[in-house]
Amino acid sequence: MSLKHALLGLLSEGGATGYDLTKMFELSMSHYWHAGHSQIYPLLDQMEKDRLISFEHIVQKDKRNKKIYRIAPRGRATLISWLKAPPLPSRYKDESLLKVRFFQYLPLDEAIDLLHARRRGHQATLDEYRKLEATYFPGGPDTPERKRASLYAYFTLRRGMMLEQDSIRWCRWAVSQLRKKKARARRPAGEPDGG
Amino acid sequence: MSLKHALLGLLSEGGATGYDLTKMFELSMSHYWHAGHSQIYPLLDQMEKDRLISFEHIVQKDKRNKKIYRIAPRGRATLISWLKAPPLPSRYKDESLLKVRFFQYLPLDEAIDLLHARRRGHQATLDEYRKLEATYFPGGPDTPERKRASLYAYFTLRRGMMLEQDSIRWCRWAVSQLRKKKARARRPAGEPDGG
DNA sequence: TCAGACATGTAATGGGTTACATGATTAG
DNA sequence: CTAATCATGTAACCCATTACATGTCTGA
Repeated sequence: MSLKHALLGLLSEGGATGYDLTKMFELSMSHYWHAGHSQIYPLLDQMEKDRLISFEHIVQKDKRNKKIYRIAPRGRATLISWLKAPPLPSRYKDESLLKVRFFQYLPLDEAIDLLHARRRGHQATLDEYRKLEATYFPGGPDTPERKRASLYAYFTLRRGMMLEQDSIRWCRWAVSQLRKKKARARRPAGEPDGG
Repeated sequence: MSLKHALLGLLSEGGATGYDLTKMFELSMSHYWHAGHSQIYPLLDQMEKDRLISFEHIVQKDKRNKKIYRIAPRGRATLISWLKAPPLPSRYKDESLLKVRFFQYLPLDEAIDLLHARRRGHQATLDEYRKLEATYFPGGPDTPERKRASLYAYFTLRRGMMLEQDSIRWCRWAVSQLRKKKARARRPAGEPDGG
């Protein structure tokens, strides 16, 4: 149950509400983890009962009340032993690559269009990451900022950027392959490429 | 529910047993989809009731009986409309990258060791993929083989290979960053790099 | 004779998504 | 006045994992 460990890790960096934690997944962790608030609130509740974390109830008259969670000693120990544990077999799910596997059941032009759309999507995500980089890590990892914003958070952001760049490269390559196929289809059976 | 669509796609390519389908996920689709037999058998059963697929019961006296599933017209239509549908927001989960996010809670040398281990893991996976490529796609996509083994299956394999290569590159980069950090730690506060 | 591939199923549990439900403050 | 942000929760359902359960054939 890695969501538990993700929450422990985030709470190690400072107190946060369930709402804050939900935002963190959305804003900076979306390329390697996802969780919605309906999953987070009940789990925080349970983790508090298990004494992995504690909370402070902030009662406010003008605003809605909130709970600030903090990591407890047991939680720290749980986090460290998870970090050191051997990795589980990875079970990635990438629905959009799964679709590509079966593009043979679409007309060639439609397949090319979908790959272009993919490439644009990856480009947009990459642009988002570049904004995050410029905001939180100006000048790369070798700035005074690295003391506040974790070097490792920067590592995972860089991984996300590389992933998008690589996806873009792959889309271009795949499209070029399909164009060759299309050219072959226009010039049928045995006729050589060069004339 | 994309497992359903994955099964429809695989059955479009020819009849298969639940066992065959389970193997296909293991052998050639593990970097973008995963499913175990305990998920596949009940789903095939349900899909048959929904008339997306049909099956032929093969009764054997010497071996265990088996069911060969085939795609039905309704299944083909379902597959095509899924392929054309706009992609859902992707929800990747990468536990091992999640761990990296919190490596700040491990000693530096341990973090470096874990990144080395990761790199070796990716190298091993890449080697597996290269074997698959040599077996099923000798000479790349421009061989007569492409008529039998789908060009798109080759595309997804290439994506897997690029992914592993990129992961290896990232591991090396991350390790080099940590070595710099280590060097700085040995030579503390304000003292310049060169002398 | 023992491991591994072939072959199919179920049950219990755990994890995740969608929808329902509420309500204040702030900026446009 | 309206949308977005802050803020917390529950319920129903769906999807996925682990473990239980069985049995044959083939090759080392």
